[in-house]
Amino acid sequence: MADANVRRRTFETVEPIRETITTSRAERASAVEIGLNAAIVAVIDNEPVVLAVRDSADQNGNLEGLPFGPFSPVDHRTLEGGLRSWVTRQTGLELGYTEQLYSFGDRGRHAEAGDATPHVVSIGYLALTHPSSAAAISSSAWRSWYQFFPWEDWRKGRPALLAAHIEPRLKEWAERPQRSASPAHPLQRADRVRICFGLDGAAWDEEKVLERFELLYEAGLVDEAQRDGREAGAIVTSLPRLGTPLRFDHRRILATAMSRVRAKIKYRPVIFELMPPDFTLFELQKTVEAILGPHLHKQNFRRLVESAGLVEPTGEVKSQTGGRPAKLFRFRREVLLERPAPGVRVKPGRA
Amino acid sequence: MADANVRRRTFETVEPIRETITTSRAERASAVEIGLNAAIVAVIDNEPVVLAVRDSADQNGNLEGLPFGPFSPVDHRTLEGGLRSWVTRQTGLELGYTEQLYSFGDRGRHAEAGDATPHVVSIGYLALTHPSSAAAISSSAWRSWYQFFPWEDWRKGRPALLAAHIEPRLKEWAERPQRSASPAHPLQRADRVRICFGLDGAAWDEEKVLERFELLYEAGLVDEAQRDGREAGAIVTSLPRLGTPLRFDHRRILATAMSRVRAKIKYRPVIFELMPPDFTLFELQKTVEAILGPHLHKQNFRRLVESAGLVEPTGEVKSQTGGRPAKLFRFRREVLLERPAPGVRVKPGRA
DNA sequence: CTTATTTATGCTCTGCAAGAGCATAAATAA
DNA sequence: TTATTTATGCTCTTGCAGAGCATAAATAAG
Repeated sequence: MADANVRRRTFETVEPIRETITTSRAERASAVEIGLNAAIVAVIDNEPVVLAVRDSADQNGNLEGLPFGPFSPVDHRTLEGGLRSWVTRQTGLELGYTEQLYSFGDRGRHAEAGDATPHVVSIGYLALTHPSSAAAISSSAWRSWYQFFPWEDWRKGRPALLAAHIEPRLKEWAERPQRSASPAHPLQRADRVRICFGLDGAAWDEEKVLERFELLYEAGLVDEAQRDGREAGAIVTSLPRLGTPLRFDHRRILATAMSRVRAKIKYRPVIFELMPPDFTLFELQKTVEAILGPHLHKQNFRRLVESAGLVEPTGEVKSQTGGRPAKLFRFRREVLLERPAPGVRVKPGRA
Repeated sequence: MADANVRRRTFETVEPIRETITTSRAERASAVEIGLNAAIVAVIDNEPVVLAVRDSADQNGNLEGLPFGPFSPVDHRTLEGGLRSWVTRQTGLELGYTEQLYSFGDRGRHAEAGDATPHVVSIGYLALTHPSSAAAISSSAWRSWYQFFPWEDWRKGRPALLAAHIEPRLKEWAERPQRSASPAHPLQRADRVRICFGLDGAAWDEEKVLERFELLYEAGLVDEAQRDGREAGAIVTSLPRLGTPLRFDHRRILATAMSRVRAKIKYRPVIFELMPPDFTLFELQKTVEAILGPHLHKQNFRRLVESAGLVEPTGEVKSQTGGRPAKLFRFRREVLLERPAPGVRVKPGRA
């Protein structure tokens, strides 16, 4: 399991699948590979990070990607089991909290540059961890997730990138002639831009990470779009790239992971998966803020967390906080056995 | 597309997939079929229903199942597109609102009786529709979803089935000797039973449909468990079956769909996908209650829906309501363009 | 050693939204 | 007519979230 050397694999069909269904059309099942992909998230020094790996055999500009590998039903009894196995091999990490995100199968979105990989369905997973338990190996590295999505970084206010580059280009895209709204996207382009990016008085919803990325992809503003052979081109090429691209469809999977985490900490106590065993309430708050972005009201945050019974004092205190020593707390695991299994249901306050 | 005749299909590999990755272990990708499955939900006469199909070629006790078919990357550009294509062929229905639920890949859970189907990963989808737009064909039929999950039907109070059959058998199961908690299920059996089924003062959470079904499956209390060759057996066989089973893992997919719908109507306006264009507020409430179960406070429901701007009056009224005529409303589609895109965030009140 | 600064923590005030119920309007049924 | 049923408007209460004031107890500066 320690061998993380990812080399080339030969695809073998095992046996013809038992006949099940016939159709009158020429619809046939062809071989599909299932890719298992992990967005492994942690918070280090108040910075939300994700574990990225570099494929030593990769020739395509040496992009980084998420840990991943094909699902092998012979070796893996479950999808998640297969994922854990691949992650351990590639990063040395034993995953803790893990949940499935989504399965992506759009034709052409799993390509590498100039690649014609036939058919891969990517199943994305989110894993949360605390780096104390993480012994990442050399070919993997923690990267700030804002490196891939700079427009999501609102810790210092609205990113200038939005007004300077993204909004004008999206507006131009929205105004291009287009067919009527498709069933998958019932809204018009301009409305989608407004809602996703909080323009014209609409609020910025920090959970819409995936929707924003998909919009930028459709508009041809991220590198992956050009790699996949989508339109855009000319106008865009000379302008600065938006965020660091990842291999295959991994940036889309990471966007899904960010959306999920940002939504989930509000109604399930998953934030504690990112914390060490003991922590101060302010450290907890900083971790929440690292994930969500904006600043929270300190006193109200304390009240919320304590009154919900999410934590209990350890009895110890922590000095060196720069002021009065802070009480240390630990996660009250018993809340999982109690009624509504609450999260840290916070709303972002003003800065 | 009108041919819904589902016959037998020959599996063909199209071409060897380009080499991508090799591992040092004997881990190889073998052929995996991807099944696309649709839980198509509607509400007819205040009864929540799901579209079931009967496989004419099926010899296995002739169980019903959900509309489904294999993903064919040659024919289907996207997963959802493939799903729509299969559903239309099998049921004559053109899907409207559709969302992906989950991908299931556990070995052995896609079997039929005595079957050794190699490897199928099932991707479940939820679709919401209103039967006025539904021209279901003969091999398909709307079934109350409570037929498959009678313990979820709280419209007449707590189902007697729970105390009479389910709880004693689950308690027996929870007390059997077992290994320590697995990473996938960190809680002990007794705790999981208590939380999922609202025992010992815990509240019944109507969203935990999937968790409850999985618990019953693990405990060997649903037919699918025995079909898949799980333990249980002896004690159970003579007792009444719990709910009507479905083919393959379709009941699990339906459970996932119920969980998702019950959760989602609380924060997204998806309930209107189940309504005709015009409706009274009480009809809307009845539809919500059909999905969620318990009764809601009528006046507060009105206030909630109206003040959230979810509906607008059509100007018409509807008589024959059995009392004073009711104003007709329609869904205000504009809310999709507004700030928090609200659902019908209701909490179940007392009966 | 004293004072300023910083962080931790307790507490209050206010407004809104949800839960619950009363009361009236306007049909149908007897 | 009168009783019944459904529709709809309004009020009262409670709890919680947002916001801010005030004090405690450390560290940093002089």
